[in-house]
Amino acid sequence: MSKTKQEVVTEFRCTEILDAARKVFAEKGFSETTMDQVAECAGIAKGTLYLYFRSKRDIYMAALMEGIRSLNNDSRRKVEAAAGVREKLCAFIETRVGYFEQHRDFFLIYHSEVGNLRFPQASHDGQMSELYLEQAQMLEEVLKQAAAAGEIRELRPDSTAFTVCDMTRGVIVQRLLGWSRAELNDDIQHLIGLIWRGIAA
Amino acid sequence: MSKTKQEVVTEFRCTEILDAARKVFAEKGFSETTMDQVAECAGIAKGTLYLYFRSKRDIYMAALMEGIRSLNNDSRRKVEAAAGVREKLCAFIETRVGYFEQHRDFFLIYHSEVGNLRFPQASHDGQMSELYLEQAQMLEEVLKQAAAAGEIRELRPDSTAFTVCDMTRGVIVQRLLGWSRAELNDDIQHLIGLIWRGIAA
DNA sequence: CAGTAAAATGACTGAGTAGTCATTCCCTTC
DNA sequence: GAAGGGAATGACTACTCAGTCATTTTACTG
Repeated sequence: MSKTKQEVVTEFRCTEILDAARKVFAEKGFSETTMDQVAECAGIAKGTLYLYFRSKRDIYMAALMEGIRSLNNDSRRKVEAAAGVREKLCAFIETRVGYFEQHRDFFLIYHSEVGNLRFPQASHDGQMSELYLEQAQMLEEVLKQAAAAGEIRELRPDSTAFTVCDMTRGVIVQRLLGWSRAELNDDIQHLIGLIWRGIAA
Repeated sequence: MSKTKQEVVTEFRCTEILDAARKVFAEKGFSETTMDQVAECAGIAKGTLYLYFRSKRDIYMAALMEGIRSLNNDSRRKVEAAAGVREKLCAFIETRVGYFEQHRDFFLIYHSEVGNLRFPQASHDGQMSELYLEQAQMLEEVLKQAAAAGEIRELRPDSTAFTVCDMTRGVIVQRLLGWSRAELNDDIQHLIGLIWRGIAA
């Protein structure tokens, strides 16, 4: 009972810290962010951060990984729920673009980490790559089955899957940097149109 | 005469420094690289770096910008030289993928900086965004003219241009991270196939 | 409402490093 | 080959900041 309560408090503190962390890391990047800033943003003292997390990198990775897991779960659920291939593809893109739009702080961290995928040490022994690959592979499966069923043409599903992920991320970047003034839905539909013609049988 | 000689020496030193900088920055990223490492890699003392560049960031940006300018020039020349729309598109992609493959150190810096485009202060007042946009706009022009001539379907040329840039970059990432074992040319042709069907009339 | 334990605090420390500058080196010139 | 001057050096400084821990605050209990 009291254990449960303690767990709730701990979870609350962690969430609080990770939310603050996402905000400041998104704004300044990993290196330019200080623990004092994270603490201030979370409304707690610096020492308290170390009661819940081992190090600065730990907080950063936790904020990143939690976001990716949540995103991947959403994506998987929506893709599985969708009926046809085109619908699955739409679900994948719409879910991800939507999620990124809703969690811009997370997206900024995610995006900058994609730029650092080559540093396994910085990414917690490649956990980041793993989760990144996970999504691409889910999409790859969809493409493979679609190709087998003749719904799309024969192409390299692995490379195509990565490319679709890149394009999806690119749309958000365009929007966040103010390079697109279209409605979110127009951007999404434009992208899907491009991809579908690209892969259709 | 002696002036010219001095200029040659200075240029040589700068090149030497920027090459070393690209190597170490590509390996460790900006923050994790020390000036001592750059100096050691260039085979000179740390103090010497400051005879040719104002600061660490200066060296980094110089290494980055020089690469982008060179890449953009190559791209423009090849695109202008190409005859039809499809050829121009191919020229764009082939040139860039080729350049990145030839200059992997530069690519890694470039790629990680794309992940930081949102920090204008870190990117020399947005020079980076400027050069990034420059290329996308060149491609946009090609797409606009092609659409006007009916060679490709009507779509948003701005968004499409960005997307093509993203896909091109994505191919290199796949290769550098060992996610593609195909021949370079197969990767390029696969990508062009995808794009061309996506935009063809 | 005292007593106790757990949680929170923030001043402090030690490591790391960007940038400086007094000194040394080397090349040119006469 | 000596003098002069510009280029190179690297020990040093000044500063930042992640992480610690002695002290204080809060929360619970009987």
